[in-house]
Amino acid sequence: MLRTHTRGELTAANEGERVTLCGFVWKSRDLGGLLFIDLRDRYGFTQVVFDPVVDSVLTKDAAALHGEDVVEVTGVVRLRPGDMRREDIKTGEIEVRADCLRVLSRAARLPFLVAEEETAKEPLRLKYRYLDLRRPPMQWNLEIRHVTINAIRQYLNSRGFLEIETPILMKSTPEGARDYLVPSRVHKGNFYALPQSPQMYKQLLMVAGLDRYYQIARCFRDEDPRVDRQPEFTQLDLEMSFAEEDDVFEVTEGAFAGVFRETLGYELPLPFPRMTYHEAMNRYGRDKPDVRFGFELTDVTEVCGESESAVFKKTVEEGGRVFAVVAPGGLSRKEADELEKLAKDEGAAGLAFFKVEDGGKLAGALAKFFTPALSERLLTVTGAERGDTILAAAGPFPATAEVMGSVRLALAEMTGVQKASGWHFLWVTDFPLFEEDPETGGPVPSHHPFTSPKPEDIEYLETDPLRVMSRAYDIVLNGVELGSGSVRIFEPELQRRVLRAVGVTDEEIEERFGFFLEALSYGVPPHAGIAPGIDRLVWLICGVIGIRDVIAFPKTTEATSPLDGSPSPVSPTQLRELGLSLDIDE
RNA sequence: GGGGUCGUAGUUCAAUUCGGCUAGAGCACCGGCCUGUCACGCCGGAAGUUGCGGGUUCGAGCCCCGUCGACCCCGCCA
Repeated sequence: MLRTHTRGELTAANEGERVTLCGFVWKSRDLGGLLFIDLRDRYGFTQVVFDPVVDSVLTKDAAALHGEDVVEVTGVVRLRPGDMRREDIKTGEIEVRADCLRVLSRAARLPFLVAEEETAKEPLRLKYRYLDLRRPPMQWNLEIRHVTINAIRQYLNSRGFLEIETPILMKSTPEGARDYLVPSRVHKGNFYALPQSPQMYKQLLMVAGLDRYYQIARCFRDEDPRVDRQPEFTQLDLEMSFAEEDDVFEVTEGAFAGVFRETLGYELPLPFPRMTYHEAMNRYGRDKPDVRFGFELTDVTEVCGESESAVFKKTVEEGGRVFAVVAPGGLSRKEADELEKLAKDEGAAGLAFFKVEDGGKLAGALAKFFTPALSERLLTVTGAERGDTILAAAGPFPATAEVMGSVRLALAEMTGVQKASGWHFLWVTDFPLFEEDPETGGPVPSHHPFTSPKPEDIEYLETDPLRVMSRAYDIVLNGVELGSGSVRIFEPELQRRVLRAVGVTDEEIEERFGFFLEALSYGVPPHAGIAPGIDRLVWLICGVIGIRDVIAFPKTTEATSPLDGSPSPVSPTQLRELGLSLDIDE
């Protein structure tokens, strides 16, 4: 090694030692005589002093250094003069008096300043990611990521799990998200898909008797990226044989506890609380509720149904529901307009406002349809008080609850509610097996088609699929869905029935899932698993704006990489080898 | 695919309500001064096809149209 020590390592205890340091020039302060240079590496900073009285040529050379030059400095560690010590820096007590300087590599003029608090804008940061990653906060994020994954591995290894890799090139099964496809050269016209998750493989590992599997698995979904979503991302994929919900919960909680212990030194309270999907929707209008603050929804269907309002009466007669949320202290005109627009954009017919006046009297466009007794009941149910405004929307469930869930979040945002600090994990359980496809009206899996129905609901698979409940569960942290899992189907016939229920024909079942169904016919340990997203977990732990900040080389929201210019065209030769020709509109 | 915001010096940002004289400042860069700084300080300098293309106008960084890119949101994300 060129260096004897790293930055951040030297303290007063090293006084008098002759050391060699290597690193980047962070900042320099040229006082005309004395010259100070802060050297940076992954581990920290160290101040180096050049003194012209000791060596004027050396000091002159050092004065010509620029930020991000890579240098090797040799010198003697010494204590700083008494009043020059710094307590706020780890190495603030010492400095290295340089007697030798070697420039290993000069930095050209930088596209942006690395040693600057304010960051460059994201296009530049992504194009020059290797410079962006020199910034200590970014290195910190990646270190947290490493510690997180390491903690997960340590815990699962200790619990008898095997880490097993599964293929990146696999069969395309067009359920769920859009697949990334890879053309086959050997079998022209055929394609591999990149895994959206290793779902079937991990179940096959259970069939194989591997019993406890996990993988830090890269997954690919060809959908538009978001601040919390990347086309390729990393999941902790795990699966357990002879396991049920509680077993998966216990292992997941243990792994997360290890992560928070190692990264933040925080002891998570276990077990995590649980809430059913129905409770989450009714109280928060979300299947991933942020329970750090109130503004909970209330169900005012009954009260509103008894009012003379045609809108409410009709909704209730048609089996719809009415949900309310209270804005404490009322709303400004602007805020009310904003919330109404939000509700309409989210698909509500409208948003009703009831201002609570003196004596519990209601004001607002629909207030006249409420008798004093009914008004009284509305106040009791919602808990609203004088000066508050009650907001309500009517319509089908769960869509209306979701609208009011959005209103709740917006309301919390605009009133600047203090979200309680801390880490509020939550298991959400008892999901419906299917959701209604808004386009076809038919059922689609709400988790994935390998999720086991609740045994008591299996009889309704064909007759009333939307009432079938599943053994799926989500892990939620501070309102962010970290991952989903389920107890799986392990009987081939039940698997066929679920696939048929979501409209897969028998031929398609054989073609796409035949190998899998056959596997289920050779003796299968009942199994269950989960797949929490690593990027999102690290994102929340780091407290950064977006998921891109915890990924070394992320894609843009247009799914490109400014760094290497991908995706990019390929040569006609490459296409010919694959038997492909392009047919691009415009 | 749709909506929104943004694009000005290497970089981060300015540039009067409805368009008006030579497009400014911090950091970085170059030159000079400075021996205890740590956001060092002081003096001076260089640095611009205002993303690109078109239009309106006596005159456009600013208004209009198109286009490219980035970010945020909707759709999408089993």
